Amino acid sequence: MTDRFETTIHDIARKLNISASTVSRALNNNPIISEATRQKIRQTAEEMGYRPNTLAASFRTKRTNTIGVIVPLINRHFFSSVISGIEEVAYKSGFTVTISQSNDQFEKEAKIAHTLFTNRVDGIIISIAMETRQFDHLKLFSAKNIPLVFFDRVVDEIDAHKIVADDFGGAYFVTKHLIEQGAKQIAHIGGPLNLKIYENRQAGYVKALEDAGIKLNHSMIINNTLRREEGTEAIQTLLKDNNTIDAVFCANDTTALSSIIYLKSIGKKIPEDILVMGFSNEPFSEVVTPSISTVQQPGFLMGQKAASLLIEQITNKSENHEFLTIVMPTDLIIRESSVRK
Amino acid sequence: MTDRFETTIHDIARKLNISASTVSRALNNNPIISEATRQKIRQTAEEMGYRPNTLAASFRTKRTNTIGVIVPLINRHFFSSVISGIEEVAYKSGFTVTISQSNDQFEKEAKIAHTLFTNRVDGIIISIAMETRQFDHLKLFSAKNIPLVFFDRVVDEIDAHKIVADDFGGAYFVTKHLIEQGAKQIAHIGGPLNLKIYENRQAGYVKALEDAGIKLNHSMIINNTLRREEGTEAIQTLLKDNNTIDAVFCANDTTALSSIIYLKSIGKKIPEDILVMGFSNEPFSEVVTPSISTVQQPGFLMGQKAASLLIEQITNKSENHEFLTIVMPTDLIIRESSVRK
DNA sequence: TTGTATGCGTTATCAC
DNA sequence: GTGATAACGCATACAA
Repeated sequence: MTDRFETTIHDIARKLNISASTVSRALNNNPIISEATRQKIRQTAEEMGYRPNTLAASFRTKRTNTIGVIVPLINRHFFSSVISGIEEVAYKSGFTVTISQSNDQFEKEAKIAHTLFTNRVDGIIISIAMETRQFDHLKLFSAKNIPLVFFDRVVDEIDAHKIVADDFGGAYFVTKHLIEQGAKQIAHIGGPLNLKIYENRQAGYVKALEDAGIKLNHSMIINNTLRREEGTEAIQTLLKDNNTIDAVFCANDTTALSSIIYLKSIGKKIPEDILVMGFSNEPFSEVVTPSISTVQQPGFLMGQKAASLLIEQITNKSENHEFLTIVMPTDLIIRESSVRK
Repeated sequence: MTDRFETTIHDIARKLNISASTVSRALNNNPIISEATRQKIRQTAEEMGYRPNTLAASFRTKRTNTIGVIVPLINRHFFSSVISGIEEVAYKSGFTVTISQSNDQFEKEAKIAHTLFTNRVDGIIISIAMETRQFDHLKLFSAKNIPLVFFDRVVDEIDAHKIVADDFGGAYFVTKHLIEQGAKQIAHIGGPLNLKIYENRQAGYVKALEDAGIKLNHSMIINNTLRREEGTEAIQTLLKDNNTIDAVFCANDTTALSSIIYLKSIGKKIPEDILVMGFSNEPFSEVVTPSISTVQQPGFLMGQKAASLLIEQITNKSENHEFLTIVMPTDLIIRESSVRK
């Protein structure tokens, strides 16, 4: 009910018999204003219950102090870690963060991008949807010089800062570990190869086999979108085609889990009969039986880095066109599912 | 580089030799404009690459078409389900959703609330932090007639629509189920009682015992903030004080899990020696061994309901001051951890 | 150090 | 059905 009456800088100015611009400057800590008047202004602003109209300010300055974040799913531990990292940095710099999820759908992603664009976010941070193979909705931003930072699932053909985990290295060491455990027939359940991260994970797997002198068998690789049921189907197919498989490297923990569940259901023992490893270290991986060996990505750090690079771009509209691709190290997490007893 | 030049309704008007107001009306589908001119305007707007300046519009109309959502953690399955429900409804109604997480900290929650307030969101949907016991930061919104909807962790002393799951009923049936499985000494690891949901879960437990003629033993109830380590500590204490316990009802799945892990570590078998049940149906509960019996809350539906109630309030600034508290039904999910073999 | 004047792009209120 | 005009609250270029 105490509605309708918002005090403005003009109200404050009138009350103090000074000009609105002085009030504006004081409230924005413009050093040109004397300490005395600044104090006075801040105090009466407080007394009058003044709250700045960010809408008016944004409209005037063309800056919203808002960062848009688009992720496939906020529900995944990795993505929510990244978001937390982004939030931390953004808050400290006075930016608001708008989070949206594409549900891995191209349509939704494109719609979100347009909305953020129309809402004039100052910049966006994105990990693209599995379905996304076409990037006009993102080129919008480059076209208007709105900074864009990719993380995790990056797009080659757009110039921008990119933060990725060392997918290649992680996958390489996973495979190497499996080989060291005595595995000879290592299968791979991989993601869609239009996404660089899955391409890299697969490449790491291939390279490790190569380095160990193990011949690559293409029938031991299956690519899908790594959902739970797809993991079950994939492991079934793999076993049918190659019943000598003694290890499986899955490109995420979800398919590692469904593989384990299926393998257990047909009487295979893990790790005794087949070693299994995943990727991403989802929370469940630690607590299932057997616990799942996996690769930890530094999500929080990646988020922090992405946000600070973005904010730097927003703040210094520097014509510094050197775009970085930062590869963050991953950690191998060895648990029960990959250690031969 | 194609920066700086944004076409405005004035540019369109000039090109068409009509007035800006006509353009504005046409673009907003004001029915008063003739179909012919509307067509013409829309087309040239398209051709000129016009994008509406929502900032200016929001500034003018004092409506941002933005809904703020504050949750403790986006990382929890329940909360991300609610968020998805909110998003779905909001998008359909043309609202943008800004999501923030309080990390269950009062300070962070208050800061977020102020930011949303200053950013003039049209309404907010919130589930409060565990630490929150004081509500000035939320009363701000009521004071300015900004609609507010609570879900899950609601606040009694603020009048608003509230969407909750049937915590009492869920807990009642959990306890009843444990009793039916033959349990006589049922312990409870509960949440902080300043939160209504945990009070209700505890009340459901108490009522079920009472209805079954089992005397309540206060030393079999421990309240904490339900983090993993706290679950471990709680079950330890419970066993020390009452070594005849044959079942534990935990107010969330996290503590159910840590209880199970601890119990297994000291050689207790579940469900043979002790039955365990949780609450919320986290994804891991289905896949751990033993799988955890729990209560499913309709998160997505709760989100949809919360959003539609909020949007209704925003749209009809109706002076209809009947605030609803909607209790959504929960489902008992029986798995291995609670079924005596 | 402070004040004056102006305009950001849109919508709302009149008038025609 | 359309047009002219004012106003939203703020930040800034310029003047003093």
